[in-house]
Amino acid sequence: MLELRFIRENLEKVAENLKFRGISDSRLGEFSAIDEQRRALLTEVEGLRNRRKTVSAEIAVLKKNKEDADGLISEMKGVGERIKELEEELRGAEAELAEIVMAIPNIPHQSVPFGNDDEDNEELRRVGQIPEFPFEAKAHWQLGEAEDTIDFKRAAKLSGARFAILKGFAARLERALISFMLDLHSQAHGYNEVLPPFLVNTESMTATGQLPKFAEDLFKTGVSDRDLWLIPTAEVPVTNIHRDETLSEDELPIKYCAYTPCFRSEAGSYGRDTKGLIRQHQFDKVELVKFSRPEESDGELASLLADAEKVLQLLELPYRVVALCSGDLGFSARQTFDIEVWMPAQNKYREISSCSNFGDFQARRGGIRYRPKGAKRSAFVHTLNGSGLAVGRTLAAIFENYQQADGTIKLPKVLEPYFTQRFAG
RNA sequence: GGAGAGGUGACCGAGUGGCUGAAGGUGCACGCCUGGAAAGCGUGUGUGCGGCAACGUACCGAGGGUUCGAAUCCCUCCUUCUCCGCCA
Repeated sequence: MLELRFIRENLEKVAENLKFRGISDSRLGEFSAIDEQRRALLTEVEGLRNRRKTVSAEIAVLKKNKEDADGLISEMKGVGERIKELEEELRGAEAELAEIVMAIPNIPHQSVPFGNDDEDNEELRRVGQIPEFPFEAKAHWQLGEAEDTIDFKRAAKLSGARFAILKGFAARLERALISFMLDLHSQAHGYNEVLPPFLVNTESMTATGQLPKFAEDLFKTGVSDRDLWLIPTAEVPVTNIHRDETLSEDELPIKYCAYTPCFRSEAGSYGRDTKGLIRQHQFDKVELVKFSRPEESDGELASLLADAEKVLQLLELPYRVVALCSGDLGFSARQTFDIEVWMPAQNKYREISSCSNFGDFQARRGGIRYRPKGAKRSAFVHTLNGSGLAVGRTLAAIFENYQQADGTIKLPKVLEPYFTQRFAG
């Protein structure tokens, strides 16, 4: 959410921002009129409230002195009713304004390149050697189905399309990857490991920006009288840990890593990535979340990106890093770098991590503040997060990049400790 | 699920209809004191909205209601704790 005053004073800039992002359906044009109406109502209500307060004090004095106050009381009765009417109007104007403002995306960082969609993203670097196979590389779903380690057919029986059952080696690999990523980030990169709830309320979803605009991407829990949503990413519960809190400057930056399953409806992606693990309704992800001082958030984004890249470097998977262009940038983000891993069967790079700086956009929505040393008022922190990494896609990448001629999968060296035999059998 | 007790500022805690944006304490900031520190003393210390400002106004878990006037009374919901039951 942008600050009301900022929008009021920078209407042109906000409009340019919408254009820059390729958004055409905004109601920004209505902002000024409603904002003015709201302020006029507010002035009137506050004037009346002031009068009521003053007169009420007078009534108190009269009553104390056992003097007659009936005239004032009946006058104030009318004032009270008028206040109630105006408050109703005010609430209406505020709700309408909130609807407009909540639908305005964040202002991108100056360095974000202009573009329409992911075609226009800017490649920053390629890391690692693309493997060459003396045989035709198979897709991970072919490899999984051949060895019966990934079962899409039975998963469809249980839950429908876009679900998978991992079995044997694949299930174990998924679990190993989760442990490996959490160990790396918590032990080597200084993140505090947390395990949050997988269901959150509307307020939490609103703070991080999924609601009110993107409800169709989420799963609402079946029990309709409960205000709970399945999390689409650990970003939501973990960022909300500090919602409505004033943090002390000393504890910044705060760094959390978390494993959670993620649930996405994938509405509007019919026909895309229908095969394999790339686009599932439920997938595992290890997420990195930071709360930082505003002046340090650019640097924190760079180090967060490096922390995520480290996972691929250790797994020896080839990848590239791209800077998202204006048209591809997420609603709440002011800057995003995607990491894309090489998928041999598709002969292209596929997104495996998205690392973003949200500036104070989420912090303002969620009331996440800190008290700068020597400053009079508290200020909003900057929030950041990134996948470190999407586990299902990592597993798919390992399947494809580490496949052998016989259809089996070689284990990345760094994961060997996680496959140590502990029990006979 | 049943019975009871609570939710007040960064934190603890007083406050049961008006003089309470809120006593007192802790913490924090600044100043005095000190060779330096601690202790002590003094001053200050919430957020949002409107306003150039002075200032005004709202907020005592959330939302409604009663009243000239609500942190204080009533209703609904959320939540925490204790006991019982149930469960992993």
